[in-house]
This record gives sequence, C-alpha cells and structure tokens, in this order.
Amino acid sequence: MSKKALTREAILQQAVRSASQIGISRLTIGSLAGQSGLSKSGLFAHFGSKEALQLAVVQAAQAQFVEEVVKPAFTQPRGMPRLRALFHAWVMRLYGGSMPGGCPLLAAAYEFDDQPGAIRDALVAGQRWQRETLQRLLQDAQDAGELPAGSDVPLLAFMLFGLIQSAHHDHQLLDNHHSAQLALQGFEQLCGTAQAPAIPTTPAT
Amino acid sequence: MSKKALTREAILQQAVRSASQIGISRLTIGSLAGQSGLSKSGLFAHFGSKEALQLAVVQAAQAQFVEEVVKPAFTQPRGMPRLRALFHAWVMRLYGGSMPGGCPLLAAAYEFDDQPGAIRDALVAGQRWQRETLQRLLQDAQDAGELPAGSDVPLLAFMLFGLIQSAHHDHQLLDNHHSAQLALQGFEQLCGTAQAPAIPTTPAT
DNA sequence: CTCAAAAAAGAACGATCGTGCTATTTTGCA
DNA sequence: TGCAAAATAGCACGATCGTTCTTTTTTGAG
Repeated sequence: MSKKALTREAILQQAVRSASQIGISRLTIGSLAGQSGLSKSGLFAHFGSKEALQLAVVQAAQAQFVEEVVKPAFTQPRGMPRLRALFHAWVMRLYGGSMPGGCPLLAAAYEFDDQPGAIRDALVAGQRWQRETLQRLLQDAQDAGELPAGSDVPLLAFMLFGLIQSAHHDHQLLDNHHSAQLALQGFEQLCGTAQAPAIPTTPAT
Repeated sequence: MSKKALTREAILQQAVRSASQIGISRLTIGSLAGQSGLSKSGLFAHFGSKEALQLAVVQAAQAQFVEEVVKPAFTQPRGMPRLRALFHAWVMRLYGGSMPGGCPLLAAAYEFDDQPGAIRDALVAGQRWQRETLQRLLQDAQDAGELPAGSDVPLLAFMLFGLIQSAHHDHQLLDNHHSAQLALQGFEQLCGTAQAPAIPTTPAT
C-alpha cells in the first residue's frame, strides 16, 4: 500500500475513535491532526474538505461494522446460529474497548437526520443495508422453522434493532451494566426457544 | 408573569424546536437571537452562559414531554388503558409537527453521553424518571393481571423503549412511514391481548 | 406623568475553525 | 546516488462564536 493510503488509514482509525466520543459533526481538523502527528494542512490535503473527511469516517465505521459483526456471523451455519451470532456480536461491540464513546453510526443518525447531503445519504444506505441483512437472516431462520410460528420478519427486525438501541442508550447514558443481558434476553424472548410468551423462571406458587 | 419570564419562555420554545433539528450542542446564541427577534447580548442576558441556556432547553423539553405524554396518560384508568395511552402518545409525538427534527432528548442522549456536566446529569435524571414511570405503569398492568403471564417488567420497559427508539430512527433517518405502526404492533405483541406469540393474520394454508 | 429600574441593543474582544497558498521535507524510481 | 514528484509543514486570511462592557430603550409603580 502506498504511503498516502497508509497515512489515510491511520487518520481514519483515530477519527472513528474520536467520532465515537464527540460525534462526527464535532470532529475538527486541528485536533485530529494533533492526534495523528500531522499538521493541519498535512491532514487536510488527504481529504480536501471537512465534509469529505466526515464522509470517509462514516465509510470507515461502516466497514468496521461489517468486519466485526457481519463477517463473523457468516461463518456460522444458516438459520438461528447465524442470526444469534450476528445479534450477539452487534450487542457486544457496544462494550468492547474499540468504541469508547458508543457507536458513531447510531450517533450520526441523530446528528445528520435533518442535514441533507452526501453524509446523510451514506448513513441511510448503510442503515438500509443493515436492516436488510438482519431481515435476510431472520427469513432464513423462519424458512428453517426456527422462529415462533407466525413471526413477522420486518416487525421482528424492527424490534431487534430497538433492542440494540436500548442497550446502547442504557449503557452509554445510564451506565446500566445489565443492558447487554437485557438485550440478549429480549432476543431469546422474541426469536428463541421460548415459543410460549415468557414462561416464569420461578415455579408458580 | 413578568416580562422577563415571558420572553424567556418564548426563547426556549423556539430553542426546543431548533434543537430538534440541529441538536442542543449546535444551538448558537446568534441564530437563536435572530429567530426570537432579539439581539445576541439581549438573549445572552437571560441565561448568562451557553451551558445554562442548553440546560434550560433540556428542562423545557422534559417539561414538554410530561405535558404531552405523561399527563394525558394519567387521565386514563390504571392498568392497560393508561399504559397504552402512554405508549401511543409517546410514539405519536414523533410524528406531530411540534418536533420537526425528532426528539431533542433522544438526540441529546447521544450528544452528551460522553460529556460530563450539568447537562448530562439532567438528561440522566430525566431518562431514569421516564423509565421508572414506564415500569410503574407496567407493574400496575401486571398487578391487574393484564400482562402476559410471567412478564418481566424491567425487560418489558427496556424493549418498549427500544420500540420508541426504533420508530424514531426509522422515521427520521429512513423516512419509513410505517414505523409508527410497527411500534404499535410491537407493543401489542409484547403487552397486548395476543397472549400466544403472534397469531398469523392470514389463515394458515 | 415621572423616573428609577429592568430589559434589550450595539460594538468589540479573543479564540477557534476551515481553507488556500507557498515553502520544505520526504519518498521512490532512474 | 540524483532528482522529480509526492507528501507534509508553515503561515495567514476570513468567518463564526461566546462573552464582556457600555449605551439606549422600555417597563411599570408612585
């Protein structure tokens, strides 16, 4: 890889970490240059504008999501194993050290939902692809007869994504250490073996 | 009410609308002054600092949530009617014209989750209170035997809040016009009359 | 109506940011 | 090793923002 590409990768890796903490729209070229050991104009030359830099950060974060969540899931057998692997990796990514300030893509969805432009377009495309991937794995599980009878796949994908967001919210804002467990419990209630809705874990009186 | 308080209320009402679109951290005193028909320094004198202004915006948005969502629900009978009224108003608020850019409190949760200070503290307190309110209404419904047997109230509150966030995300970013319907469907599946998990709406083959 | 107090306006400051231009250093091939 | 090209640094400009200080306008009680 050329020197330029290597430097660009290093910049973006640091930028994604910073975006996780302060948000993509609050990235500044100056502080990013300092963290990367470059001068302002040296870093600027890699992207040409701040918006291009922000767009590159979005794409880098999306690529990282695919590497850390989607690809590992596809090493599992089709059906519930693959679906469960995707959901587990998706939830657990919120607790690893790689994103100290939370998922920059979820945050960016709130930052840019009212700001038309290339960044919003990239976010929309990425979120649509995420949802379609989730629905595809759900459909595979349903075709294999591994989901509760009569499950509504789009609704289920909608609810599972809600669990992700709730886990993120409770972890990042409320410091709730049980949020991952709640999300995984919710997944099992919606998709798992508990066909009947929530059998009490303690014997009835 | 004194002139000062009246002007302050008008400023905050406009500020909440702006925060809905651009976020609380991107509010600027200058543009807010223009929208309120005041000068920069005239507006500034009402708050004393930008952080105090942002804190006042958070409190105004929280008060608005109580007025529009919580209080109307408490006019309904305890149990499922009250719970359903709360959830419906909560979802539908995302689609009314009062918050053109989405819920500023949900967005603020992402903006300030890594920024310690009075604003984050106020957001945390407000979200904890929201969750406790939701859990209290769920508990009432469970005590009345109106929830599916063995329902886990904290988990249910966690999942219902996820439905709110998913609806917000799909509406604001993906322009999904069915997102409210999905959230309400999800509510009925989790809390509603469908005790068995999702009876198919179309007759089985 | 008067006039002191409250409210708002106006102007200016230092700081920060994105960006453009030029000089300097570093790279990698001949 | 020499040298053109690529990569980076240095510097400055204009714009924007929060904040302070002073002046002007507006309010409302006596």
